[in-house]
Amino acid sequence: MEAEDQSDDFTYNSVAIQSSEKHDRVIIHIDIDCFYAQVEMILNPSLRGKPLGIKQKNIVVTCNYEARALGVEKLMSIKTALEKCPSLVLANGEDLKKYRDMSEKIYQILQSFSPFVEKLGLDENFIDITHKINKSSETTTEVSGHIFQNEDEVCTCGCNDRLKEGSVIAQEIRNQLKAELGITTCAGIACNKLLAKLVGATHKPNQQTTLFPASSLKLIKSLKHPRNIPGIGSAMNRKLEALGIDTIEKLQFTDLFKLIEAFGAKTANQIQQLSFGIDDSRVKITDKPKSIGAEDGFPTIKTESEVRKKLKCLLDRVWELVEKDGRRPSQVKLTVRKLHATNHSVREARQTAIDFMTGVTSNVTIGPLNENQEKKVITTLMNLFEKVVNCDESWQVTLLGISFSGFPSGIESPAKNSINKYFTSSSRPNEPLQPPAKRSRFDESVLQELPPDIRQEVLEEIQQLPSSSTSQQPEDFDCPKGVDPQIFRELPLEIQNELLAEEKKKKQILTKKPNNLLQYFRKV
DNA sequence: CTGTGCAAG
DNA sequence: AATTCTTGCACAG
Repeated sequence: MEAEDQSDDFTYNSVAIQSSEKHDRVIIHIDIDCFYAQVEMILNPSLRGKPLGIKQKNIVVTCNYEARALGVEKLMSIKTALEKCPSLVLANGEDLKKYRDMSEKIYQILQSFSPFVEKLGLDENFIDITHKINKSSETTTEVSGHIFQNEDEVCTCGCNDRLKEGSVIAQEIRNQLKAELGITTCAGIACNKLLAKLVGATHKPNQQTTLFPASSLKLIKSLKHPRNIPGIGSAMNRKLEALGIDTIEKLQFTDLFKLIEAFGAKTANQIQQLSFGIDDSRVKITDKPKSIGAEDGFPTIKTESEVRKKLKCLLDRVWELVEKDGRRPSQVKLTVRKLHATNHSVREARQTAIDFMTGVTSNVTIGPLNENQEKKVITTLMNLFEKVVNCDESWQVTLLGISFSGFPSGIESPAKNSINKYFTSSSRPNEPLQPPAKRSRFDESVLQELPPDIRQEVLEEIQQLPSSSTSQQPEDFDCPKGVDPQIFRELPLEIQNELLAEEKKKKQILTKKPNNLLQYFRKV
């Protein structure tokens, strides 16, 4: 009987794929309602009740619900927005400072519920609250908020009860955000990030929705088009359409080999999994940024002296952010968008090391750039610039950007991530560059409060971090011992790609016998 | 290590 | 699709 089960699992059908689905986490996705507009209304309450649009350059980047009711849409041009809605009030949203500040406050509150918070942009966060769920839930908690199309199908793994508890916690989180910051939010509660995000969007302003796994496929199929799956962007969508894949179902049942040819094994697997609502990616704790940059677009500039001027201006802006961050970068990158031939603009970037030590006294803190440093950076930048444009010929540049990176890692070698800060606390000035400005986003007290089993989880996270070069490596512990049901997917990606290569030139390889694995995976 | 491409909000 | 601007990750040479 075991043998029979195995052979079934070799086939690529929904059963085999779904068998890899797990419900062992409770993830909340929190999305601030029309974030910029809410911030503006909080800062200036007289705007409440009026249709409000936030403008950047020539467009309304977002607007409140009053404006939406009157026909204003996101990313609409100012002109048409005002035509549609002459009473529209506009606030300038080009300076992101106030939004960054609010985003940080939100993050702090979320962190008080769980250390596992991942920021997505300024207005979205994932929170893994699995560890806060009562293992022995005697209590028959009721769901707080909406349920997505409940079919009363109960999963034997007990996830429904955990999700119910999760919905109560989500409600608490949202209540606190409202009470302390005056901000309304939407939340989605589900077993993975994908589903949490999608289900949260099903009831829009100021509500929350829970998804029980029995309804996962309904939710994902309700998206209709693959492009609507987070993780599938415009480029992937083009390739999918070229393959004739324009529905979720087609993506689900397209031969994996076909997808691998187009996307490579990793992406192919990932998007097909996503099409079934499966997403094993972890909530990755948001740490300090890995790069800090700024860029500016403009009609067109043609001379080096104009470039130099723009760069100085940009450098001032970026350096302000770098100073606030407190860490010293070791790399600079210059981004250039140039107008090529007819209408077609192309972005290119060049990166190089920078040395701040020359002519600087303090090597502990960073402050404003002195004249020497500024000149040096600008020179470096201009050298990079000459790598992207041939200054003998004429050129047109429509965007310039500067980005700093290569910040010192949290601890000596490979683990440059967040969690270390639980352990490298206040008492250790051993870091080469200890910013006086800001302490880490994590209190070690948080860790100490954690029950022992949670600390265990934290330790597991640490294991996962140094392997950042090869990304996720989830759930090794409870993999079936004898035979794994998801054979192909679990194989190292190189092997998967190899299998594809084999198929292409199979005649040659077949003679090589020993690693002709392909036969095992062919459909019958 | 460097550069490109893709995705996200 | 790209508008705008910013960040992060995967991949390849």
